[in-house]
Amino acid sequence: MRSYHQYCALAKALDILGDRWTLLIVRELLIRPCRYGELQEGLPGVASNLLATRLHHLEESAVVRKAADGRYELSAWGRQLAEPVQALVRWGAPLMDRRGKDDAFQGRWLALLIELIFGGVDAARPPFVAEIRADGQAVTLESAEGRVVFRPGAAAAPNLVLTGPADAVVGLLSGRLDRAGAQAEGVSVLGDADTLARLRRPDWLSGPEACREA
Amino acid sequence: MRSYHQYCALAKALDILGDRWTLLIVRELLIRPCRYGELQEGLPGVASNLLATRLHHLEESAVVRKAADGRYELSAWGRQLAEPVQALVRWGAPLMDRRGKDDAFQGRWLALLIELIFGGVDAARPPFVAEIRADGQAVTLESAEGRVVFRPGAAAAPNLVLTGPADAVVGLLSGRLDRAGAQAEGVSVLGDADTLARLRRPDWLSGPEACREA
DNA sequence: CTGCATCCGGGCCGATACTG
DNA sequence: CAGTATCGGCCCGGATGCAG
Repeated sequence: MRSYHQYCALAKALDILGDRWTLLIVRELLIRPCRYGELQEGLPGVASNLLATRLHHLEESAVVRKAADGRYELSAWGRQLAEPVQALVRWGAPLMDRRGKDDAFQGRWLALLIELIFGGVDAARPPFVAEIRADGQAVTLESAEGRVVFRPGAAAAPNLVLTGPADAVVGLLSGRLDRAGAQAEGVSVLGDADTLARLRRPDWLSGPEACREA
Repeated sequence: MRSYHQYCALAKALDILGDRWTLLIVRELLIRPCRYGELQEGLPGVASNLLATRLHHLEESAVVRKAADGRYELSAWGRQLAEPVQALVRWGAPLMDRRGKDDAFQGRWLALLIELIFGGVDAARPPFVAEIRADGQAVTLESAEGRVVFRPGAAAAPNLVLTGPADAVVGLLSGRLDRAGAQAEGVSVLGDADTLARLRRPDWLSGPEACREA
């Protein structure tokens, strides 16, 4: 990308990150180190040459490094992008209330949203295991010792299993939909859905408070 | 911009913000509401048609609104971009250690960096007024009641006046350079430079700790 | 099969001219 | 002052090729 040639930290950051696809590559690498092919899977629609070019730029910029096993991974500096990316996810979260009909979805993308809604440590959180099958892709959300962690794949002994279309499941996770509302949108709720709400961050707001207007 | 067509909050946010120049327009509007011409000043190099197109998109997306006086301003949702933008500024701050020879500079861009370095409330902060003349553009940094505020323009009765090239002044503000180092880079220091350091946030790190490598 | 490089059509970007 | 119009060029998107 052409540099903005501005002596401003935001412009400098965007000189590195502002190209199309670049921040989505970072998203994938924040979730886990990736092979080239895994990145292609995780970035539906990216052109092969663009992916290669972006990765080279990110390597030159010391954001991404190629590990010994051939995987791409973030450098220490690159991992610090977790904050700005999470902030963008928080800002964009209200946009998740409607899913475009052509929108692709991957279960692991829930990792960012779950970190946003259930992040932090809170000793008052009860232990809990939820299995989430959004668009048929299973991921697990496990609360233990006050902390909620995300894992890909199914759970062994879940207290709750949510199955349904991704947007309805996200609505239930975020609190935009209640149990009845989510079921009306095609979510099957098996087990203890009430405890899930108690796991949310106290400062997590959804609905109209997260004003998208005015 | 073409949508990424991904049901992911980051992708949705970038569908709105990902175009070239868009986040820099938001930067200007975070600093103050702007007329079209002021935006052009604040965004050296932007093509007029692009600026108009971006503003229209941002209005459609309910991020920007045109006020009664003809100025453009952020909506409530748009103002919430302060967090992701500040996070990007924090991430990009290490890149401010070197200034490209063609880099433009505007005094008001220091507002974001100053908010980063001196933000928050800390009752232990002494009252203080610093006038900063970076590249000949005067801005004022005033500490009062534990809070540091940024204002454009010169100060009436400053405790400290820093004059010099923008990169050296930024080096001194951020702590990357000490008084002697900054003077070696052409900064003239008039008054109490030591108190300035006591105004910084305790969690503000500069130098090698803000790792850009490894 | 994975991990890219090459090629080409189309759309976005950049610079400037122009208008109300 | 506040945009709109225009055009060349570069970046992006999609398909294909190819080497380890």
